[in-house]
Amino acid sequence: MKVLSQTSKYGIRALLYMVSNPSTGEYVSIGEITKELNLSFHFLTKIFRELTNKGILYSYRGPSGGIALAKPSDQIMLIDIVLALEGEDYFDNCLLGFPGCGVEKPCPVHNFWKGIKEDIKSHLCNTSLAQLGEKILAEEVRLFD
Amino acid sequence: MKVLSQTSKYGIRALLYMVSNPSTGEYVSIGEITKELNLSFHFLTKIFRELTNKGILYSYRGPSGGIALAKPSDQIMLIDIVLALEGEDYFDNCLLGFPGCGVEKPCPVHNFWKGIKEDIKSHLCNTSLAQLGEKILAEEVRLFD
DNA sequence: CATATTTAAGAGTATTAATTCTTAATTAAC
DNA sequence: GTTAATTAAGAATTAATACTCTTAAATATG
Ligand code: SF4
Ligand code: SF4
Repeated sequence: MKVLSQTSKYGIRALLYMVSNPSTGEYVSIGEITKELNLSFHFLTKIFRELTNKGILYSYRGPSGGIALAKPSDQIMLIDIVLALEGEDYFDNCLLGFPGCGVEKPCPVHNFWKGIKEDIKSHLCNTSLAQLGEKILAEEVRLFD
Repeated sequence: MKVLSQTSKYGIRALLYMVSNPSTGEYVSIGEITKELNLSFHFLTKIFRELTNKGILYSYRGPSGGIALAKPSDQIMLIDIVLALEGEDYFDNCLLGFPGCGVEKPCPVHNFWKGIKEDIKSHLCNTSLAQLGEKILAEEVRLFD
């Protein structure tokens, strides 16, 4: 069951690393993150470029540069990251892939699927990076393997 | 959000066509189904071969041959089809793709994700082809576009 | 200014999923 | 037995995703 692409998974994990490691400087380098989380530097750079273009991150080039959250972590919701990386049409999908749906009668699994999607959406809308970062700092949950 | 592969989507739609079209003969030909649902004949043939190998369908070659449900439609649950086509490890996934999970502390989104997976699983376990077929026959829902 | 550090941009490659194609085997009917 | 209808098996192709690599641009520091 693939709900998130690798791109989103890596993006979220990297952001969670950032909020759970209150660093000294303003910017944290992508190299540090990929080293700590054992991700591909070039891949994460590409992912973060997208988040920078979408206004979720700031970036700064040069020594002691890196990336930083564009907003306080309690104002960045998981949904922002997912929609930025998966596309705004992320929830416009059909469980059974019926063509041209939503117009006439629903398909046999619509009610079920609609409910599940709403559950996922509302959770992503109501969960901030700050909330998850706190859980990591409190060591209730883990971020590494 | 890709929860089911095209394989599963086509497989389920084709089986729903079968249960909602009580045909005269014992076997229904794959060609008829793909013509009605506008699917690729060769692709559906491959999908049904898998379901035949897994014991969900019977097949019979030659004129007036085709495929048939191996069990009454009220005994075939959606979960049977999904696990047959997506693999038995379909639910062994992690929303954030953490490596080697489930051993120590959970990741920050585990509780949420676990709940969603259970909702999906229980619904797939409790929904039979017969139930959905009835809804189609009652014209409450649609099967075509 | 020279150098080192860091992100930006996008081309290139590899892997996986999806689809199509080819050939063979089975069976019914004439 | 010949033909037509049908599934079986799997190779071959295409498309999408995931990942890597190369080059350029920006910036700090000495
Ligand atoms: S009715 Fe709902 S679940 Fe079914 S195909 Fe349409 S949008 Fe998807
Ligand atoms: S804790 Fe749960 S959701 Fe998170 S990575 Fe592990 S299995 Fe997946």
